[in-house]
Order: sequence, then C-alpha cells, then structure tokens
Amino acid sequence: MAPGRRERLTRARVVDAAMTLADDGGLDGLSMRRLAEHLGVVPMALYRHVADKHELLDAMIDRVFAELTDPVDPDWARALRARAQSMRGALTRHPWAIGRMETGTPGPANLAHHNAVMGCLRAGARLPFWDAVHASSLLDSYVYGFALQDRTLAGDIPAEAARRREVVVADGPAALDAYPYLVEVADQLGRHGYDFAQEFEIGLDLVLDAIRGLRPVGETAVEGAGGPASREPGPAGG
Amino acid sequence: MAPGRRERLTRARVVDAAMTLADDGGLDGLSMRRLAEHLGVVPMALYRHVADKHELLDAMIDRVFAELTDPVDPDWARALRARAQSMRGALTRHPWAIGRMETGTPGPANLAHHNAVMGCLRAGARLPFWDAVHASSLLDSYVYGFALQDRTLAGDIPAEAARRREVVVADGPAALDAYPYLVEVADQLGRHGYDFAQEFEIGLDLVLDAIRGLRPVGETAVEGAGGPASREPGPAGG
DNA sequence: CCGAGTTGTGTACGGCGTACACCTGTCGCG
DNA sequence: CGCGACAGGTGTACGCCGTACACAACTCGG
Repeated sequence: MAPGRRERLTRARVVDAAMTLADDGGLDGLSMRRLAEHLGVVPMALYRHVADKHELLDAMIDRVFAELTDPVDPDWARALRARAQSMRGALTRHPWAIGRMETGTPGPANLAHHNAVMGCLRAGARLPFWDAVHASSLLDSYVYGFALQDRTLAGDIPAEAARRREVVVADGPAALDAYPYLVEVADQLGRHGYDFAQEFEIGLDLVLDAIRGLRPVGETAVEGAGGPASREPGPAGG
Repeated sequence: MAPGRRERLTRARVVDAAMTLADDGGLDGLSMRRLAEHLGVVPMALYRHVADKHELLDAMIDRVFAELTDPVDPDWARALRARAQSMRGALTRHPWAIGRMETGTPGPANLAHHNAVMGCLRAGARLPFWDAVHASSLLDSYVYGFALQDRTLAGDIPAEAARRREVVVADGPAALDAYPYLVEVADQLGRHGYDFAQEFEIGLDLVLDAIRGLRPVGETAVEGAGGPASREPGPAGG
C-alpha cells in the first residue's frame, strides 16, 4: 500500500460520514461507534476531530444551513420564496436536522442565512425593524413547522390515511362518528393523494402575502432603507 | 405498613412521572432507570405497564394533546385562536414534546384535536374541503414552528443576543460587517427585550387573517356546511 | 384456604459515549 | 541521514442505557 494506505481522518470527513449515516437511519442510527466503523477507524479516533457527539451534531446542523442557496433575485419576495424552498429541500434531505436547527451554538452558515433573510426584509421589502422581526419569525416558523409535519407523514399518504382510519376504528365502534372530519380527511387523502411540495407552496404564498401586508401601502422608497436603522420601540418589555 | 405499603404502580402513574422527569431535564434526562427510581421501583417493573420506552413516549405525547382546551366559542376564528394558544402553552410547558407531536401512532386526544380543528374550518368557517386542509396545514405549521424556535431561545433574550454577538465577533474581526442585520437584531433585542407570547400573537393574527382570506367573500351560508362533504378534486395526484 | 394470575424483582447482555494511557507514523531540523 | 517532538490513531475500561428472561410475592375469586 502506497503512502497513507488509508485516507487520513479529517473533521470534514467525520461530519460528512455522520450526515450520511443520519440521512439513512436517523439520529438514532448515528452512534460514534458506528460512525467510526463506517470510517474504518476505532471509535476514539473521532475525538481527535470533534470534541464530543454534541459538537458533531452542531457541525452537522451548520452543514445543513450551508446547503441553502443564496439567491440574488432583486425581488425580495421571490428571494424569500427561494430561500424558504431551499430550506424545505434541505430539511427534507436531512429530516434529522429539524428538531435542532435552532439549538446549540449557531454556526457561520446559520448566521449568514438569518442575516440574509433580515436583509431581504429590511433592505428589500423596506420593512421597519420590528415588522421585519415579525415577518422573519412568521416565515421561519412556517418553514420549520411544515418540515416537522412533512417529516413524519412523508411516506405513502394513502396508506397512512388508511392506517389512521384503522386507528380510529380500533378506538371503538362509535369512533367513526366521533371524528367525522378526520374520516373525511382520511377518505379524501386516500382518494386523491397529497402533494407536500404543493401544499408547502400554498402556505408559503399565504405567508408571503401576509408579509406583503405589513408594508405600508404606497410606500415608495428612500429613508434608511439601505441599511439597518431602528425606527420604533420594541414590541414589549421582555 | 397497612395493606399495600406502597401505592400500586399504574400506567397513569408511570406516564405522569415520566412527564415530570421530562419537564425538568428534557428527554435526555428521562431514562427508564431514573423513572423507576423516581417511582421507588425496579426498572423492569415499568415494563408491566408500558411495552417499551417508545410506547411510553407516545403516551406522553397524547397527554400533551389532552391538555389542550376545547373552546366552545361560536366564532370559528376565536376558537382557532384559543386552540393555537393552548397548544403553544402546552408546548411551552412540555418542550420535549415538540419534535414528536406528529410522530408515532396518534392517540385519541391527538385525533380529537385535529378533528376539532377541521370542524372549525369546515363547519365554522365554511371552507371547502381543500381550503380547510390548507388552512389546517398552515396553522399547525405556524404553531409547531413557533414553539420549536421558542423552545431554544426561551431563556434570557438580552443575554442571548449578547452571546450571539460574541459568536459573530469570534468569527473574525470583519464579521460585524459581514452580518449587519444580525448585529441590528442583537442590539435591538438586547435593548428592548423580546416577548415571545406577543410575537406569537402577531404571527397568529397574520395566519388567521390569511385563513379568512380563503373564504369566498360575501359567502353567506347553507350547502353542505353542517358536515363533511367533498366538493373538489385534490391538490395534486400525490 | 388454595390455586391462578397479576405485579414487582434480580440478573444479565449488548450497545452507548467517552476518559485515559499508550503506541505510531510524519515531519522539521541538526 | 537521524532523531526528537507531536499530532493522530488505538486499546482498555467505566458507568450509563434499554430490555429479555426466569423467578418471587402479592391479590383475589372460588
């Protein structure tokens, strides 16, 4: 075997392999020992490159943020839409990430993303500071929340609808009458299917419209719009 | 010691204790062994009342759904608002639940909740079936997503803002220029504080307004509004 | 009072994260 | 070329974890 019969371990290689393992097998399937084996190395070797499992997870999260596209669209709404879509894509590829996106120490890609969103809202949409905060909160909440639901129900929806129906029925003979609206949902979804991507778009449109509604109508331009500058008091006193 | 010198173990008692442990200490702090000790019992005793840890978690989740209030307000928007607020309250009390609300087999309280929401939208707001689905998806996504962010940032916001600023600065001397909008956020939040409850209300209003916008204006009543009945094709062929 | 079934116990196994001491391969420098 | 230092990989070990399995003790209908 030539010089270095095995590729030297790197922090990057460790994080890469960890993401691969998590992508198929979930976070439960990711153990330091399995990760080490996957890399052809003894478990403790990993600790030369990450402080502990927690730090590894933080690094993985920032990798997810790093996958987000950075659109240059001058239309702020289109740019936000692209960011939201790219976030949903990343969270669909890495469902294990959802519960931890805003946990732990934020990495640089995380910071860059949130900075860019605020930039869209402040400089692009010309929103006053606190309106931009509200908009950012609403948008993030929607995207994260949607991904959260998407994640679990992402499988075969007609089958899942049928299964849910079984659950309801198992609850007792009168259950079908107790949950009439759920029965309708199960029936319709079973019949017509359900496209998460399209559902996401519909909600995203509603959210973006709501953000548009924050803009003072007839606003034209000028005034501190080029950069950050607060103009109003906070929403409350903490 | 009288008959049964120690209260008999019950599934309910097990789930209760598990929620207490999870409420302070998070899911990581909840182990079958600690739970058993907390109940003054040997670990394996728990397995007479829950099949395994997974089933225990499912039961805990349905307990969270069971905490939701069931408002009787005839105004559908007020009812939805109350439900959303009560969901946020429950998720704030039990932050460990957020990532698992829609995972695993849904329990009866879960079913009842979603059935009630669809009921509000179909019978109350008189939305066509697919609009009700969109509205439900949007509302749930917002509430879950908000809770997800709330959970991690729930601490002392000014301190957190300062910490974030440190993180940014640590990134390099030019970082403050690289993330101007984040710096603004950190400064403003540090100065004025941040009230999650109020932020939630603001976003919730926007979401409810958006849902109101789904209603055909001038709609008056009648037609299948009293109960489920599909009127349109699905959003896509899934 | 007894026998059966339910409920709690003891022991044990394999897997986990990781502390700590050790070996080894690599490279700068004389 | 030789060697010393040091970063990077290893081996062993500890204390947790979830839980399978066989057994003991309590409860209760007959």
